[in-house]
Amino acid sequence: MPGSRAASSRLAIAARPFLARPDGDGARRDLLTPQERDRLASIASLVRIERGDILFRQGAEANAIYDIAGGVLKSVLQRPDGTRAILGFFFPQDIVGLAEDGRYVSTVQAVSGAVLYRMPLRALERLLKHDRELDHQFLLKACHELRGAQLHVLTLGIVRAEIRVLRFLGLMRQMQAPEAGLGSLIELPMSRADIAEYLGLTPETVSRVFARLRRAQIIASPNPHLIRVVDEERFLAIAEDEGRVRPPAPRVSAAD
Amino acid sequence: MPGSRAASSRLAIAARPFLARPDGDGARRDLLTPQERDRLASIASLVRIERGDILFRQGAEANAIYDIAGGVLKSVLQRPDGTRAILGFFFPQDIVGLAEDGRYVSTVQAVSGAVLYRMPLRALERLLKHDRELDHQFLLKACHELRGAQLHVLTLGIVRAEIRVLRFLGLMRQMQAPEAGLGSLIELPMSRADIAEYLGLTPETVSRVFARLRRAQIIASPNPHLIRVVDEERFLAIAEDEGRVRPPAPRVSAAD
DNA sequence: CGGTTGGTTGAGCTGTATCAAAAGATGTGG
DNA sequence: CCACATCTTTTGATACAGCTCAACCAACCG
Repeated sequence: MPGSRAASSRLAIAARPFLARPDGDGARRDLLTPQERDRLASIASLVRIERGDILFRQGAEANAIYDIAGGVLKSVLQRPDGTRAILGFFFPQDIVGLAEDGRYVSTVQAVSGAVLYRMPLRALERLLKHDRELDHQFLLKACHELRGAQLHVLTLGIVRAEIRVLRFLGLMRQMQAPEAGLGSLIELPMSRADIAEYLGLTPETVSRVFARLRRAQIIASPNPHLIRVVDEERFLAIAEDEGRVRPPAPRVSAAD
Repeated sequence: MPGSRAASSRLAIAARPFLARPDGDGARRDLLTPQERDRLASIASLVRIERGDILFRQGAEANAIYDIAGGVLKSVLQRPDGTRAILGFFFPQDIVGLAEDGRYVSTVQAVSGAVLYRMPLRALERLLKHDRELDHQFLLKACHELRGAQLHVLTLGIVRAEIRVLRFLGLMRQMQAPEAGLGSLIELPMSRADIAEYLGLTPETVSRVFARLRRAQIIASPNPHLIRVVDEERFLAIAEDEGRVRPPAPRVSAAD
């Protein structure tokens, strides 16, 4: 019976880096290679879900992981009091389905219609047993995801809403144009409420920040789901230089 | 030459769960077993550091991981603007030294004097190659750490300072009394500033919250580094029930 | 004992949540 | 293709919580 190393199967797949800085270190570097993806495809079946559909729920028994072929998903965590936080957004070629002890750690829900490859854990487990390199890729993914969560923490530690939003925009841009890292068009498939839940703000505040940035000529947006960065310089200046709660240096001139 | 699977060595060690809820799922479940720890000890050397000393810096070349024998450390991340965020605190038996691409992802600094076992990555790598189970333990650790970061995000998404602080206290309690999960005495080896940096608040606010909780007879504290939970009920009530930005249900009675 | 560090307390200001409502988008069925 | 219902986004007015600046206190240490 092939269950002696069951612990291995309980584990866990993580995904998408969620790197933060455009000047960034390596971006989507450790996504799967096409070859690796092909090997995975051999055990996969296609799944199609609609906007708003839940792929799986936090705490449910994890018996598959999913490779996103198209669409955008979000990872949601419930608080004891019923409020929620969004941990991240996932794009095509990301892999979702992180589990711990056989249960999914978060709920994953479709932001837009989506198509995914479903890979049963049993089969995946068998595959990984014979493919150590692939196995290792998944570990790297978990670490990268961890790094992403840490950057998320970094953003949430910032007080000012403008900065949080700008960092979010930077992140979304990075997700969409991994190679360049720049490119002034940013698509936001998710709602203002989603952005608010990701940033720990209210939808109103998010909306107001966008309005302010628009008035300040830093961004432009033909519609709420499309942002164009007009003033790259100020965009970065605010996002990177101004997050302080306390000024980094007291600005006290030494001499006198 | 033993370098062909180098990628494996670049990786990564994570640590301490940082579980959040006392009703908790599994607490420190996947810490290393004593046997595993012994196997690791065979390649380890002892290191002693003082309060405030930096074990390693974010971005530095990672050539060892550390198993904490005694003391408390903190993991610090620098923002582009010079402010910092604390990602977590580490206690005895935790392992620190998460790296990505051969570089430490965060700075780790001693909160108190500490003693650690230093395990060079080269040796560890060799060891893990022949000890798949141990290897797997490290992966589980990474996943658990990820989960911890997600819970941190959850806490930072809460607006009210009281709740953040109470959740922090709950976390610290959990770290100190993993079996029980309860026990009204909580030690806080770190400074108010550290707590503030972990929670995304200012030291003043943290201090004020403690004062308020003291006045409200929810906690008592003989000195700033020792907290006693007096009113467990309200402690939990505030920590768990009141995180909302918006009320979870509009409180509109259905009938009429 | 001054000096230093960490913690507490106070007064005022700013920014975000909240409550409320209007304006835009989106989708459906006629 | 339009009219209607619904949902999302935006805008406005107000209240309150946490940040800022500043002083003060306690403990620790040379």
